[in-house]
Parts: sequence; C-alpha cells; structure tokens
Amino acid sequence: MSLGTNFQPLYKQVYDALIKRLSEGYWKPGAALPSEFALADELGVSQGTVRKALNQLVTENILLRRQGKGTYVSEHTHESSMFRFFRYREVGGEDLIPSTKVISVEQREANEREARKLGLGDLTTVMQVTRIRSINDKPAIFESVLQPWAVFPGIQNERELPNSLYTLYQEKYNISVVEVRDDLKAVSLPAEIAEHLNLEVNAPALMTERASINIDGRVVEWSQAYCSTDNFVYSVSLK
Amino acid sequence: MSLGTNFQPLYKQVYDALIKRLSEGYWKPGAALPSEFALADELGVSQGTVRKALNQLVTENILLRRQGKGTYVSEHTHESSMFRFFRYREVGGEDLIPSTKVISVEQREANEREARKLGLGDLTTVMQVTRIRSINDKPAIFESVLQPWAVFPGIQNERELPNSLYTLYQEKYNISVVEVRDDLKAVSLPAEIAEHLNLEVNAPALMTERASINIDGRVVEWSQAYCSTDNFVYSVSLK
DNA sequence: TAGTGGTCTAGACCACCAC
DNA sequence: TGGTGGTCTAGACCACTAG
Repeated sequence: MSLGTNFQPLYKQVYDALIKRLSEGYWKPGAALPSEFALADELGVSQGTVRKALNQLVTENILLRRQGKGTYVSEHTHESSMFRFFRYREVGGEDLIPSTKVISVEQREANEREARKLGLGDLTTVMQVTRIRSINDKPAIFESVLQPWAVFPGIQNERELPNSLYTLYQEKYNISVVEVRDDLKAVSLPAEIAEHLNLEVNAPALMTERASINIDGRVVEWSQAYCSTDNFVYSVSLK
Repeated sequence: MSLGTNFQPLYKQVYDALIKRLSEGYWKPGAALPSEFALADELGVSQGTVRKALNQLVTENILLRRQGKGTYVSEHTHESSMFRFFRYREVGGEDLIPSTKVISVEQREANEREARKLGLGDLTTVMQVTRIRSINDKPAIFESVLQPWAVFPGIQNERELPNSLYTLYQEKYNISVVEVRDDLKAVSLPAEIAEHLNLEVNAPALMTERASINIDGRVVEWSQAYCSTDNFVYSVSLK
C-alpha cells in the first residue's frame, strides 16, 4: 500500500492513514466511510486488516459502526459525547445538561504559562471566553476558556457560542477533541468568582485546569473552571 | 463449548469463562496461562476466538502478553499499576511513589451510608485503616480506608500493611481491583486532619471518595482521602 | 530448535438494514 | 434482495524467547 516505508504493522499504517484523513476533514462528522471492502481495495490490504484499524477507532470514540448500515464519523453533538468530558454531577441527582451563559469574550495575548500549556509558538493571541454554567438553573461552574487564534482562525468573528463549544470546533474549525487532561485543585474562591456563583468569598471550591487534545494530538484549548462542591462533585472512573 | 446456553458470541463466552476462573483464583497473579492453542482446544473454539478474548483482557490490564513467552495474570505490585490508580502528582515534580505511615487500625460497624457505598448486606463489620501518605517525605494525603469483613475474612489479624493495599488484597484475599470510581470535592480541612498534615485548620483541601471495584464487579473497598493542593494536584486524562 | 504470541489473509456464515 | 458490519474459522508466515 502507498503509505510510506515506515516499519509498522499494516493495521497501524491503515489506522494512521485514517486518522490523517479524519484530521484533514476528508470525512466530515456524521458522514459515512466507505465499506471495509472498499477501503481494503483502495489501500491494498485485506478486509480483516481494515477492520482491525476501524475497530480501534471505534474504541477511541472517533468512529461509530452500525451493523447493516455502515461506519460513521462520531459527532460531538450527541448527549453521550457531552457527558464523556463533562464530569460534574449533582449530588444524588440525575445527569442534567448544564445551561450556559456567556459573561465576556475578549481578545488578548496569552501569558507565558498559558502559551506553554497551549503549546503555542509565536502567535500567542487568544480569545478568552468566560461563562457560567448552571445545573438545574443553579449557577454551578465559573469557566474561562482560552482559544488560540493559531488553532481557530477567525474565531473572533463568532457571534453566538453554542452550549457545547466542541460542537462549534468540530463543525467550523475541523477540530475534534478526543481527549482531555484535567488537573484538579482545591482553592479559596476569589471574590469576583464567588459573586458570580452566589457564594461566599474564600469558600473552598474545586478548580479544574483542562487541556483539550485534538485528534491530531495538538492541545487546542485550555480552560480553568471553578466549582463549589456543596452541591456538585467531580466524578470519574479509572480503569 | 460447555459454557451454558446463553446466547452470546463465542469470544464473549470465552471472556466470561476466563474472568470467572481469574476471579476464583484458578490462575494466580503472575502465573502463566495456557497457550492460545491449548485454551482453544480445551474450550472447543478456534485459536482466533481465544485470542480476541485474551486481547480484551489485556486492554483491561487484567492480563499481560509477551511475544515469545506467554500470557500472564497482571500483578498489582508493579509500579506501573500503582500509578494507574494513584492520581496525585507533585506540581512540576516527578512521579514519586508515596511512602505510607499507618495512624490507626480499628474494627467497627459501617454506618448506613458506608454500607450502601460498599454494597453490604447484613455483615457490616469493617476494618478502618487510617494512614498518612508522604511524597518526598512531605505529609501529603490523609487517607481512611474501609475494608469489609465480608470481603476480607480474617483481615483483622493482619500484622503489617504494605504500602500498596491492593497487593495485599490480591495476594491474600484473591481480590483484584480493576476499576476505581472517584468523587472529588473541595472542603475546609477539619482540625484533626490539618494537624496530621501540618496544615492550617480550614485550609481548602481536596477530598476524594473512592469505591474500588473487584474483577467480579463487586465494590470491595471504600476510602476517603484529604489532600492539600498547595503542592499537589489530582491529575487525570479522559478519553 | 521448538514454542509462544503478533500479523495478515481468505472465506464462510450470520444479523441487520434499506429498498 | 443486496450491501453492510459481526462472528468464527483455518492457515501461513514472522518475531521473540528459551534451552
């Protein structure tokens, strides 16, 4: 197959070729891929080898397969994929989709730490979006998101931001977040944030720093979130 | 194969049969399993079907395969598997194995909430082990672990507790933790705990509640941990 | 050299879906 | 009915390990 001379198992070469196409937007979110046999013909390998690569992408939530129908590119609009990365839960409550209110959007230069976290080189201009997420109409999370111009060209012209930014990223900027890395700390709430959340200054709060990773491995977004855990917990399962 | 009349794919039946044997201690941690062909013969399926089940168990960190050698039952003594579940990291530091000092061991009855979290029925007697974990010789984490008698018969007679309790569970009680579920909150440090950690009372701290899941799906341990995040973060990756 | 797991292929058959 | 993915098999060949 014409996949270069790297010494890699065929299925890995197929996997890499598919990742490359997906990150270039060759197949759009929600679109169907060719069948296993069609891909096998095109890439010059057997159907079983293609299958192994496809199934790997399914376990990574990048593709979706349905018996009798076909193989599709996963979309970030589905509720299931929202809850994959949204880990805050109301204590003893249902899984509810948070509503979101934008507090401010501003353009600025990333500081050194931010630029490092975002893996930025020279172009350090970012958009900073500050939002309040409410669960059951209770303000719960104060969130501040950094979007580099280098990753989202023209994002300063966006007029309306959807509840799930990842949907916007996928639809308009060909960015598919496949992994997030969270660092959690406990902090005393700063006055400004306490006010937004109707909480007391210096109350203990959970602070999450998140790097979001694109399908091509780049960090494409970095965010900070504050959450009082009187009513919410950050809930995660490790296997 | 003689695996009952459940309508399940063969590889799933093989997987279940292997899980059953592993949870019964048929193969001990570190031991080698029979080869693919031997298992296939014994179970009356083809080698490829056995392989699919084995590879699933490898992705779940339950088995370990080495080309040219064989298939082995994973052990919890390895450093790698320690860090799988230990998520606290020193800010900007290396991954260091924490040292542990036992503060107290006592036998008591679980309260209603604890019994519910542990999925206990009538036998609600538990051992409560309280420990301080230090990283780089700095007291970092105050941890309180509940071990039900129902799960660990005779554990009240243990004289020495290893740094990693999971090692003890696996070697003496045939318990292999394959998953943990953490709920994180931010709290004000209670006086007793602040003292143990050389911190100020009411300083904000991260509090982790953890349920540990055995290979057979049961919750086998429930623990609470307090950690000041001046120097440490809870770090996790979601995919 | 023999035995193990790792890769790759080819083909049969089934279950599901759409027309 | 034809096309898709899902399962299962059989066999060839390679790479690594140990004696």
